[in-house]
Amino acid sequence: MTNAESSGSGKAQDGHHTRRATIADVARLAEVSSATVSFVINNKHAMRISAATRERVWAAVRELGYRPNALAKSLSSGSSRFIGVVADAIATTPFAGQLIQGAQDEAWRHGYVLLVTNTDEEPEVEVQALRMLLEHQVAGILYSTYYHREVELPPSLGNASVVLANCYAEGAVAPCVVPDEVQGGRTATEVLLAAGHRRVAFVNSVEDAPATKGRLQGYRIALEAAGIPFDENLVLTLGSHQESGSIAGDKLVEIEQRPTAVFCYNDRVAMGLYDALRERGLRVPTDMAVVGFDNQEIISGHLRPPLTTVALPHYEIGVRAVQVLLGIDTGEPPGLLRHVIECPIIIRESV
Amino acid sequence: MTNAESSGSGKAQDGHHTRRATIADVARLAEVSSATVSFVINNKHAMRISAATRERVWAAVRELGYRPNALAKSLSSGSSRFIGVVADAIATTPFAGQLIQGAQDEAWRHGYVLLVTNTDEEPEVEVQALRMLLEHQVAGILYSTYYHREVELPPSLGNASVVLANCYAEGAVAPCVVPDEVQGGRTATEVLLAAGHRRVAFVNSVEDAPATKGRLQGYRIALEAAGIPFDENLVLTLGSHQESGSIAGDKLVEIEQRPTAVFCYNDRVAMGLYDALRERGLRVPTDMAVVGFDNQEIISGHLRPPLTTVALPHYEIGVRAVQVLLGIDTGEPPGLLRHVIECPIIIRESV
DNA sequence: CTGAAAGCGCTTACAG
DNA sequence: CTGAAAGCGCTTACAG
Repeated sequence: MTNAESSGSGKAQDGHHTRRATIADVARLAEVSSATVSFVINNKHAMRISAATRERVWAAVRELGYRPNALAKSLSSGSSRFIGVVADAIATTPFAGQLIQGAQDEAWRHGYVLLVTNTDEEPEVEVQALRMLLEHQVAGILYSTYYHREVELPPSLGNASVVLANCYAEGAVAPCVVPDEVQGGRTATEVLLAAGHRRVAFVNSVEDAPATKGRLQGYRIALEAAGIPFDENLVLTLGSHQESGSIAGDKLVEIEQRPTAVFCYNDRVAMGLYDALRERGLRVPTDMAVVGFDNQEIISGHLRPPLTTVALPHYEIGVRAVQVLLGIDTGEPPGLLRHVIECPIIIRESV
Repeated sequence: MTNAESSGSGKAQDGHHTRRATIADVARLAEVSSATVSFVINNKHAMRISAATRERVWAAVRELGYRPNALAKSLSSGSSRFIGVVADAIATTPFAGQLIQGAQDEAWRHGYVLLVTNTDEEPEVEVQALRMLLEHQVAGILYSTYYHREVELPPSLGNASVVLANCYAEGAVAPCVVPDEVQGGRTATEVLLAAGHRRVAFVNSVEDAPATKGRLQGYRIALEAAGIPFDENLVLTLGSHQESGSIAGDKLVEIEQRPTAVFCYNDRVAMGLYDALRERGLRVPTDMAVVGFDNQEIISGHLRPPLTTVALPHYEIGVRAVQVLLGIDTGEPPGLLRHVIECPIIIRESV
């Protein structure tokens, strides 16, 4: 601690340093032992405390404004109520936030709280984050990424129990929770097919990622199920940004027997595609139906017309990851290492 | 040696590493007292420990893979190393993530870690979050919002020391750290002025928020400094979404002596404005120069042409809020209640 | 230079 | 039904 810190907090706290009430204070006021207090506030049924005593304890708790010290509780019970989360990029998209929110909601249901760390994909920062998490006796760690990808588990994880959220590791040493890219791709394509389209293009990304492979696979499965032959000319493999969407628009329009619908790798590509189509006077969805992926609200909800898209289930991944970590029964086979979460379709007006 | 220690070591010597090494294990192996271990690993200069002893201790630490238990440390030292952050919306924008990242970076520099909670703007959830934070003995709380606004401090904060991040409270009971909306508005306007524009419109938002008032004030200050009379016809007061941007575009074009530049309340408005301009065949920046606000990367970085915009300093707000909380000397007057952070301009290609 | 001991605020067998 | 006491893993006066 630096001098600045101690003097700073000293300035804020000096003077009326009212000590917080402890369990001993409550016990004294209620005229019982601290053990009894512990039993009633923790609702231990095993110990049968008389209603009168119980009430005296609660009255004392209220009067003193007593709050249990969670740290002391962890120390003595030997079980901490912390779940550590390490995120690679908390500040670039709302995705990490969604995952964290899901994790928090589920953690709270079971009396756990989240210790959040952001590593910015820097190995040294990650090492520091892990050390800190471990020193705080976390019950387990959620190792998460902001886009679905493969990771290598850092050795400094030690033998902590960990679940991978939105990512996976080769050796499959730890359970992982990932989005169902295949189903997502299939659903996106099916929505287009259901609207009567037969020439459905897919603007894929060049990246080597589960998303590119999975969504393409889903696209093919949907076509096959509809009895439509796969036409490789209808699959464009470009980048994953707005710019690629524009390029895709340019190319799509040139294809003979122009497709009437496009499934875009993500919303940003769809955004660029909208631009290209508009420049040619083509309208969505009448001239070209479009489906996106990611449900980046700021894009998909506000394009004109609003974009029908497949959502990434970050919130649900956070929820499930905590369930897996805590060993909550979710009806799945126990010990399952790969948990796949459905990507729901968000219907708007582009189909 | 206490009973606990001997029974503990017995378990450890059984060969199953079920139990993590404690300071007592290190002491035993290094053949010193646990007090000595504590002194060397915490680098207490007051206690002059011989170099030889020091080395023996470190060797034992390495051999056992000892990690201090941060919870026990907090309990016995009486000072926790937690900073609680309560965020109202962690999952809708990347803003909360940016603030958290700044807070984390600064907190880590001083040995503190973040306990993050998301309240989703639900009062009951907030009460629960605060209770949990307090029970974990946080050193202080960062109360944050994802957009700059006034808040009411929840009573359940008790007498915890709190700093408001990206928000402020009426009574000014707690210090706050907020973006400099006035300077932001001024800077945005100055960029347009510097490019030679004299008819500069401002598309403001109807919301009753510090942003609407501050940016308008900054706009007026910039005009005045440039000797340009304020023309109320050039100020449009609309919504704050894409749709409003389109409407603004429609209106701007009708104004006689059409403005040649627009300062938009935010990037989403600018995005809608781009659409409206494009539909009329007008080009940015040749026919109309545009400046946004917020620097929502996904929009501003990818519009065509990329948008020059004013960034909200969420990261810096997080950093400063922690500094204020910990009483770190930042060169500002001590006890300052309102910390204003500059909003930097991000130059791209729309001016 | 270093150790013995008390204490932080809880929980939990163990008695009675 | 309830209390006395040991223990969780540290820190920190206090001695020597």
